[in-house]
Amino acid sequence: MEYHGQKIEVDSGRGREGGRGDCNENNQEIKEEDVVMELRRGPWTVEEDFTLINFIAHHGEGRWNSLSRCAGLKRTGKSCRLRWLNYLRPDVRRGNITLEEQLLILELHSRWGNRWSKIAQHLPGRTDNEIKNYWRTRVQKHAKQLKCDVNSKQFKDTMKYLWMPRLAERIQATAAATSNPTAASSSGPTATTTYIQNQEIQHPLPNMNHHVPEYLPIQLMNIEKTNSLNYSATSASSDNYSSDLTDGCYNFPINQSNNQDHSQVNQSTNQFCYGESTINPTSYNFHPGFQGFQEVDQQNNTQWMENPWNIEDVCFLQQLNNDM
DNA sequence: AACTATTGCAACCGCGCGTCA
DNA sequence: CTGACGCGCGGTTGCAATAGT
Repeated sequence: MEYHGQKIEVDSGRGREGGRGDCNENNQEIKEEDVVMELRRGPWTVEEDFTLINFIAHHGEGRWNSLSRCAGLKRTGKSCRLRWLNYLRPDVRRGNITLEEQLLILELHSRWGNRWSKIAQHLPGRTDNEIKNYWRTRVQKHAKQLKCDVNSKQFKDTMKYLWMPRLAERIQATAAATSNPTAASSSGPTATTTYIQNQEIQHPLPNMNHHVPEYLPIQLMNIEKTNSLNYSATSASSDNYSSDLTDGCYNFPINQSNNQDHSQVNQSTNQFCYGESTINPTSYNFHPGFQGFQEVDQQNNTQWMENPWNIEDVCFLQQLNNDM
């Protein structure tokens, strides 16, 4: 039997060939055999995993149906492909979605919607399935909690103007705390208490010195100006958010109507890339003097990751609803 | 401790597209 | 050109683990 032009041995002795590619038997026989073969379904066993890994290690990926048969796996090609791509592939990343990844997922989803595989291309080691699950279990859950349609403008605005800046802030703060641990305890009052444990109710208004929708109340915006935390505003008009992805600085937020695909996967560096720039929290253009959130400890950090929504979100949504 | 509800994720399903004979 | 096949994608389901009562 041949696979990818290589002679291989199939210990099952049932390696089938036919149809396209490496198979030689006629299609009718394949269908009959599929019925007789009793294809396995459900969870994969360790033996099956080992067989698949071993086979791909020796022969590489290829036509999955052929691969499945040649490897002696009683699985559909689809099942093998899914198992390999989502679980067995050596570069698959396990574990929690990081803050950076969360931010990237939100950003890319706001741009592309449920194009999970496309989004996954920008998160090295993450699979479309994992991202999809993250979105459905975390983001949609919170939308449901807020009694808000995940596709509604209110929810999207909340993500863009509240959650994503928060994530960027958290990433910045974490980076700052890592590079200068003593600063966290010595700094004065923070610009906002958004992420300081148990302080949300005292400061229920979101930070929005960055782009703000025109329909937000003036009162809210005036209060916002008292905050020292700044995001770069690239335009006075909230209708024309620029999306210049080629200047090395990703301006936030992206105009929803801009559906052009500026993304690229930097295969050589394996970095998150967007246009010609690598996405990182600093591309949200924080004010250099930003000192907020330095009081956040690791414990609170974790809590926020688990439940990024708080009373602010409700206030924010209500504000949007009232104004629309 | 026992039961129920909820959550998270692996796996499956169906559809659409590309390729090939 | 056309039909069969393989593949990839997004949506959905099933179930084990965990939380809540």
